Formats: sequence, structure tokens, C-alpha cells
Amino acid sequence: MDARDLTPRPTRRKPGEPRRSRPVQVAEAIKSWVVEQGLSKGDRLPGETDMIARFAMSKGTIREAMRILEAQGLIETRTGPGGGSFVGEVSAERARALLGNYFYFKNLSIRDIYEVRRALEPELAASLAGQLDEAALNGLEEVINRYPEPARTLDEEREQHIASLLFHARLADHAGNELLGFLIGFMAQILSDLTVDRQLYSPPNIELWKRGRAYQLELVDALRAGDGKKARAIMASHMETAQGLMEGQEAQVLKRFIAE
Amino acid sequence: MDARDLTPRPTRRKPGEPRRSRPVQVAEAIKSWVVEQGLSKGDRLPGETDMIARFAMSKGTIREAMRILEAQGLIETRTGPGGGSFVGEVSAERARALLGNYFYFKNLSIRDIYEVRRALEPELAASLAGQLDEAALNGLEEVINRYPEPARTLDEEREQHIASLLFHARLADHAGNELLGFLIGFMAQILSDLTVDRQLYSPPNIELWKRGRAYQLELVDALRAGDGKKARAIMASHMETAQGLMEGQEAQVLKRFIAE
DNA sequence: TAAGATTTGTTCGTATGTATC
DNA sequence: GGATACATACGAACAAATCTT
Repeated sequence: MDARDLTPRPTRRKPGEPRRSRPVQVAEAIKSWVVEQGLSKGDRLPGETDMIARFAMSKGTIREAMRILEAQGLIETRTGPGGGSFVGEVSAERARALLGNYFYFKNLSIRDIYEVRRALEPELAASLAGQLDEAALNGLEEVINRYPEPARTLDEEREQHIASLLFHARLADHAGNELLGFLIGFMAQILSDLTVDRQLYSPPNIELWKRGRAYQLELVDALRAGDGKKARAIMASHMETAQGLMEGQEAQVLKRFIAE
Repeated sequence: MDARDLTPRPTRRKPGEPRRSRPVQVAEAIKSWVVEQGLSKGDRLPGETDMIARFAMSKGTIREAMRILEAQGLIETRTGPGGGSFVGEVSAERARALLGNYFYFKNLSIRDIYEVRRALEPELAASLAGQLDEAALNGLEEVINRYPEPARTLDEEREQHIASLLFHARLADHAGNELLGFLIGFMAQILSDLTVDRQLYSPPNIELWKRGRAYQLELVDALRAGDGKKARAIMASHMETAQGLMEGQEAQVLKRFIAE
């Protein structure tokens, strides 16, 4: 392994730019070094003492840099012999969390989310027709059948909402297109969070439960039959009614909030 | 400000879960503390010495925790009197970068990206009809007119591709729906990166330039006229031809690669 | 301009924890 | 269980940035 001098050059920064601390600079340097070397998942990075020598920085600075890369999901670190830091793929879960931080401040409306869902989910449904094996299809049906009856308590109601979104997340997991799959999974998650945070499951809505369940069963049939057009149509229709019902819930919550 | 004991409790971890280092635990604790307190953008966090006391941890550990939060875009830190760490909104730019890390490993195809673009961009176009003021419309035209003539050099060709994607990013900036806007901006960026990385601008493609430019001019007209249906149709058509041409470029690159 | 106060930034030496052999 | 090879954590001292006077 080459041991070039990796000391970060004192790059000029534009007046507007915030000053970049050394740990940040080191993290950037390590990142581009990894890319240059063409390292990939699982490959080992130089150890702490090695880094200290290469970058001519103290242990503390190096460690802060490593924590930065770790927070972004780019490396993983283990102690002990054979330990050290390793290149790690960013997991879908972490990517969802990081992206979720961005939208945390944005106060998305149900309408915003469904505008995107209505455009994407039917495409996914169509692309999946005839592509799923029996195990996958059974897995979907298992999720649907977790709640064969209308909810009796508020807790059950909440669980039903979440299970219904889980159905879409499962569908997304099987997407051939990873971009499409990720986006749909992400939306299922923020809807899940919103539902819980804003208690969109209250008051109970039997209509939503009945329609949602029927659509999902029909959809699985169409997927099993390999009928892409039908799958797309069912999903499009499902999205439309779900949006209407969810916006209704959102309005109720707002009303409740104002009334207090 | 209350000074409760925030020492992280030694929470049991499941056998599968990787061990969480103290900086990570502290970062999580700070994050949920901020949420509990209802702090928002610009609010100040306790200083380093304060944190050291609250968490009963060393300075280094606290600092590593802060770097983790900083890497996620959740806080910003300044030195000097009146300095310290502050709650900061995650910028769109940072969110794009973090999400880009996830897809870095995934090797998306042009087809994958356009499957999503074809579903989303027409929606954006339609939603923007009649919504943009003259300044915004002129801004869009300025981008289009950066390259009124076909490229003469490879460098110009690359710049034209990127400017064309910038047009879409600008459009996305004006979206009323922040989710939709972010996603389209993100796709413009990864396409931009892919174009440069894989040299998808080579060989020069006059057809792509001519059609793209014509579509964009028509689109701005439709937006100015407030004709949503027309805007949607133009964008849908634009996406379809662009996908075809870009997949052609991708195939050429592949061929060139095999031939070598 | 200069000095002083405040707050983060960086270093180094040492000790401890953890996983492998 | 002991030796080894790693990361992890602590504390005290010093440096740098920035605001105020």
C-alpha cells in the first residue's frame, strides 16, 4: 500500500463558505482516497496509528473524522485483533433516516406525498406483474391477513394503518429498479411516521380499512396472473381513494387541533 | 435550562445488533433531547463544557458526538464568543449528497432513472403552469440560451448536457411540493454525475441537443401561457425521447468499453 | 488597532476495553 | 487463560477563531 503524504492542502475557501474544521477535511480526504484506490465494501482502511502518521494529525482529529464517515454510513469500525475500519455500503435503512432528517423540517402534507405516490406506485405495480415467485406473493398476503377484521381498539387501528404501509414497503423491496424501490419504501416510512405522530388513525375509519384491504387482495391476484395493466389500474385507483380518505383524516386532526 | 442527568443508560442490545460506541449513544441522546425540548433552527445547544458535565464524558467523546450530528447536517458549530453549536436545517445540497452515497454502490442504469423521471417530471411541469413569475421564466430561458448553437468541442458538449439538466433542477426549485422538487433535483444531479463519470456526452449528439432545446423552449411557452395539460404533454414527450437518446449513448459507451 | 474574554479546535500521554489466537 | 492487536476513552495543556471594548 502506498504511503503518500496525504496532509490536506490549505485550500482557499470562498468568503461565504463556512470554515471547514480539520476533522471534516480529513474525512473528505479519506473519502476521496478510498474512491481513488477503488476500494469497495468490506475492504480495510489503514489503522488509526497509520492514519495519524499519514495525515500528520493527532488521534483525536483522526477519530472525529472517522465518526463523520461512520455517521454517513460509509465505514464500519470494529475493535480487537483483525479489527479496524472497513468500507461499508450505506444501508437502505440509514439512507431513509438521513433523508428523513431533511424532510423533518419541511412539514410535508398528505397531498404532497400522495402526489408522488400516485405517480410512482402504479409504475411499480405494473413492473412487478408476473415477476414475483410464490413465496413473495404469499409474504404479501400474510401482511394483508394480519388484520382480517376491522379494528376494535385505537391501538389496533394504528397497527392496521402501519401494516397497510408495510405492504407497500414489501412491494418496494421486490422492485427491479432500486431507485424506484427506495423512493416508495421511503414514502411508506414517512407516512408511517406521520400517521403515528399526527394520530391520523384516529378516529377509526372502517371505510379506509375495507377499501384498502380489497384493493390489496385484488392487486396480489393481478400480480400473480401477470397482468401488468390491471395491476397498474388497481394501484392507481387505490392511491386515489387512499389520498381522499387520508386527507379527510388530516382535516379532522386539524379541526380537532383548532377546537382545543 | 434544566440540567438533568443525561448519562446514557446501558441499554441492552440485541445479539445481532452491532455494538454502539459512546459517541454514537451520546449523539442519539442529544438528538432526542433537542426534539424533546422543541428546539428549532438556530437555537443554541449547551456548550462543550456543559455537555461534558451533563453526560459525564470526556471532551473527546462529546466532540465525536457533535461531529456525528454535524455530518448529518443537524447542527452547525462556530468558535468564539457567542459561538457554540446550533440546530441547523439539513440543506437540500447535503441531503442530495448523503442520498447519493447510498446509490453510489447501486449502479443505477439510465433506464432506472428515466423510469422515475418519466413518472415525475410531467407532474411537476403541469403543476407549475401559470405559477411562475416573469423573473423565474426568464431565468429558465437564460439557462436554455447558454448554448444556442450545437457544441463544437467535447468540452462544450459536456457543458451543454449539464446545462440541460440544470434546467430541470431550476424547475424543481420552484416546485410547490417540496418532496417532488427534491426528488427531481436529486435525479438531475445523479444524471449529471453519471454523464460526466461515464462520458455519456461522447460522442457528440446533435440530435439530442436540437430536440432538447426545442422541447425546453416549448415548455417555457406553455408554462407562461398557464397551459398545464400542454406542459405535461411536452415534458412527457421530452422524457421519452431523451431516454431513448441517452440509452443510445449508454450503449455506445458500453460498446467502446468492450472494444478496448 | 489592540487587548481581553469566550468558546471551540487540536495535541499528547496514558489507561482501559474488546475480540482473536 | 494469557498474549496480542486493535479501537476506545480520559484529562490536562495549549492553539485558534471571533466578538467586545
